Amino acid sequence: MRLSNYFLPVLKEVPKDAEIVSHRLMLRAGMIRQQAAGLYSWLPLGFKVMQKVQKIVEQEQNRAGAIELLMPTLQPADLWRESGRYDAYGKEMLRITDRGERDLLYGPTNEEMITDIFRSSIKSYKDLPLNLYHVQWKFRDEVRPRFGTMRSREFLMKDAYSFDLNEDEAAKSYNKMFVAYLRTYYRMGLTAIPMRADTGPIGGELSHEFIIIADTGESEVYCHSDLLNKAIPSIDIDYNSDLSSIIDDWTSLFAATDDVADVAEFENAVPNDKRIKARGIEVGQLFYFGDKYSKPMGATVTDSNGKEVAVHMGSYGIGITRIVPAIIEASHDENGIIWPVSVAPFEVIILNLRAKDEECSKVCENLYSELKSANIDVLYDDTDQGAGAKFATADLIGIPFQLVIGPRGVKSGEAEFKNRASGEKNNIPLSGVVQTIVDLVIPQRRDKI
RNA sequence: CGGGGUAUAGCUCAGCUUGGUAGAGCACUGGUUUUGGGAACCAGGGGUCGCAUGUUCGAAUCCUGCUGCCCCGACCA
Repeated sequence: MRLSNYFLPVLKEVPKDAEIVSHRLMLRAGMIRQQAAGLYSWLPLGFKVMQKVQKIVEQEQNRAGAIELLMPTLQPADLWRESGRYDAYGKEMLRITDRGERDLLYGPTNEEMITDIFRSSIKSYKDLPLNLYHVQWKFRDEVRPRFGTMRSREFLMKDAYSFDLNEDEAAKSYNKMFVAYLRTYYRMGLTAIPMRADTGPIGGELSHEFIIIADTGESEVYCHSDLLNKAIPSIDIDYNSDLSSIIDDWTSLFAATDDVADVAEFENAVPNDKRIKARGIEVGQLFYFGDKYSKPMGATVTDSNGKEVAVHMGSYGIGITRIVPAIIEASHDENGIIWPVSVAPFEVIILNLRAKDEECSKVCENLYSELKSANIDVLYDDTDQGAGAKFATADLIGIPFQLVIGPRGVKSGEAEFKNRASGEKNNIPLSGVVQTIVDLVIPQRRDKI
């Protein structure tokens, strides 16, 4: 993409409403624009990141055996009356009446609807297990939306729903999602720790929240520091094998959010030098809730004995639009965002310091087309801004690798290469640029590990 | 939902106390000179001062009501 043909409205000044760093940087980098309290447009740069995040989530869900579908944003109230949640959910749920005076709602979550889909088609235990998911916009009319897209009213969420014959089988489904989540966050460059959590209005018996440690987190968490460095299951993990040893390994160390954490137990279980008490951002949550929805809504199958039983369900959410600011909270410096390659809006940026100079432009054009041919996602700053402005913008929008082309380098046949994360700069011969980039970028995509 | 704040150009803000032709910086347009860490100069364009009502010869400024947005708290699969 040529910057001169792109839409990247960066801001030099900090918008006054933005309190936390990710919100400020998303506004300044031209990723989002607020339309009303808790409602945001995603501008091209932000949208591109969001789509990369979504794609990783989908790949890992598919790998774990979940099947993607798409449910509507609007739902009939009657479904929610069946589960009893139409009245229970409160004012957070946006209720709508259509022209026929029918009661609708903008879905805050989809347990009822997926249960309806399930019960209309699945009648036999032979069709289990089943895990269906979608990525769809949700609306929760938060009393106080804040922190940009971290807590917005409208947000994009991946929600998966598992159906099993009994509790043991349901635990296997739960474990698959547990492993898939570990891999999902890892691929995005995030260190997310699974913690015991409260089940809240979704209800149920078993739940884990995946938490990123960050000062701006909204909840207090307690955990064992060894969890920060644990190995992540690799791409060739067999989801049909017994995953319980992996889950046991992760859950044997203390990790809990403050609404369920027993501080005395924490201090008893974790040695002093391993204790982490910190703020955390919730980037996903797993629930097992048994027959909470299947029973009232009649989602049953016939088991091998010919007996009709309510299925055991779980649900598994990842807030796509929350992950984007969460990554920024975890990865930035005073100059701007530092994107992990796997979710970066572009992998490389070429800075043409003299767009009006024929030699400079020729070198840049060549690199640009070679990098595109090598399947590298490249942004070419071909604008005629000053060098300082270009450096500042490149740092702000956080492209992992910068190639600086100016008269100096053109004369000596070199490009200046800068690693955004480390700040390290070195000159490399123009002939070796593409290979250097390819060798760096491909592994950091984390799509083969 | 309780408490506090705020609303003037695309952004950050001044002007309001004490009513009298709507301002600055950045951004934008044209031009000249520049060019390796947010260039300089010259000339321009851009505003129902959140909305409504009242007071007044005259309201961005004073009164009243409403709305939006932000912060703190409670809430938050």
